[in-house]
Amino acid sequence: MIDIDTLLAWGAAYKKVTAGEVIFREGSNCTFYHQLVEGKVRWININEEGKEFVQTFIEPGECFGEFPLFDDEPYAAGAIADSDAVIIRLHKPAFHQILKEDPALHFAFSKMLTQRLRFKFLILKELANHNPESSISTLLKYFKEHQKNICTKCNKLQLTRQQIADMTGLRVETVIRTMKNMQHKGRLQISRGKVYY
Amino acid sequence: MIDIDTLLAWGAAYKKVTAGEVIFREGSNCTFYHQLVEGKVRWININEEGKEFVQTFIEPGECFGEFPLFDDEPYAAGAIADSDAVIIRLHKPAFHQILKEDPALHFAFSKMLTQRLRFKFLILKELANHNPESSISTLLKYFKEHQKNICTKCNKLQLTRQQIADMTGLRVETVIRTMKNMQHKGRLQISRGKVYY
DNA sequence: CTTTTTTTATGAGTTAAGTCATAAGCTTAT
DNA sequence: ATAAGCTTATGACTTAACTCATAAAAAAAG
Repeated sequence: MIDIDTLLAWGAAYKKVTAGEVIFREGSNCTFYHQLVEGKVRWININEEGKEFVQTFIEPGECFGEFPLFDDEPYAAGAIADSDAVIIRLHKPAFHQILKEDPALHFAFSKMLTQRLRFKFLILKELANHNPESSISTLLKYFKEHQKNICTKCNKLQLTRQQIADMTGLRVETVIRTMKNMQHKGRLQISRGKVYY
Repeated sequence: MIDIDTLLAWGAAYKKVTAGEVIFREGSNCTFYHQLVEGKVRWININEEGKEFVQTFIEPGECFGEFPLFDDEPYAAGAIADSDAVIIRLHKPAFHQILKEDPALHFAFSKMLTQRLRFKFLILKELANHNPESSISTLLKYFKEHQKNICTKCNKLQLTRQQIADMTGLRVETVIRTMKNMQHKGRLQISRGKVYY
């Protein structure tokens, strides 16, 4: 999101995390702007039974945990390293200063926020609709678009059935069965378990 | 959200709409910043079977349909006057200019966006959890907080069971039954159909 | 103060997703 | 190359929300 050189110039520091490591917890307070440099992060809520709901998978270049930077409330979801990863962190006041001094960057930031809201609107509408097929295909469509920004040569989906389940509140079995069914109807091209597009 | 005098100074105009009137449609393009002055607006998606999913009810002072102002994509949801209402509209370029000239206002706008995202995170987590009681109580809790900003003397919930159903993707009957059950467990105070808090 | 409309209420039956158990197919590591 | 672990696959059973139907209660309109 923000240029790494700019972040470094403002005193940001790199931090290495290993797969499974908690970066911050839901409900805790925030002092940093976080941006992913390398690896993968999942931004999650955990329910009473310990089941994870994945709000988003974060890819390199994206920021995460940004709500408290604006409204001073605790984190709405926790962040966990989904793989070994490198993040870059900047202190909150410096982040505010950057936005203040660069209106174009602030606008880009607002644009990113609205795009995240857009995705939430989309997925929420689908979940409320209680139709696994349409939830899954909306998610796949989004990831197809999203993946283009990260890996231009990717032609197959980088999500497992379990990850799809974790982002839609469905069970793995339901996702597997629904996707099988979509394949039979010719709505998905699956080869050796992987979705191609 | 934005001061009405400021909006008028920048050439905004009032528009009256009657209950049920479409203000803008999901998927259409956007040329205005919209802010509600009086009445109530619902921001909705309609599924294949014609069932409405209410993303949010908009109260006076709030803006709506703001995503396309930043990313130039079509509206993610449509807006319908839930009652007779007065809205104020400002042309897109003027809106951009206001933000550019007033960094503090832009910051307040970003804060509003993150708060909306926060609510989406919250409700999405609940919907994915498939637990009507917790979906409903999360929604009620949110509205309790939210209502304080609009009507300080309100002591009862301004939402019908149908409206709760429309925001959670549940059926009216399920909402009624679940709320009855919550009352029996002493988790809700209901008197003559209305929820008090 | 009626009449009409909306909202809340409740029962009975259906259905689709969840649950649990088990196994086969791919990857990755030693 | 073999074992271990993750991912996909499939069947049988259960359950909780949906559906439909009907009615009482409350609010709004005339």
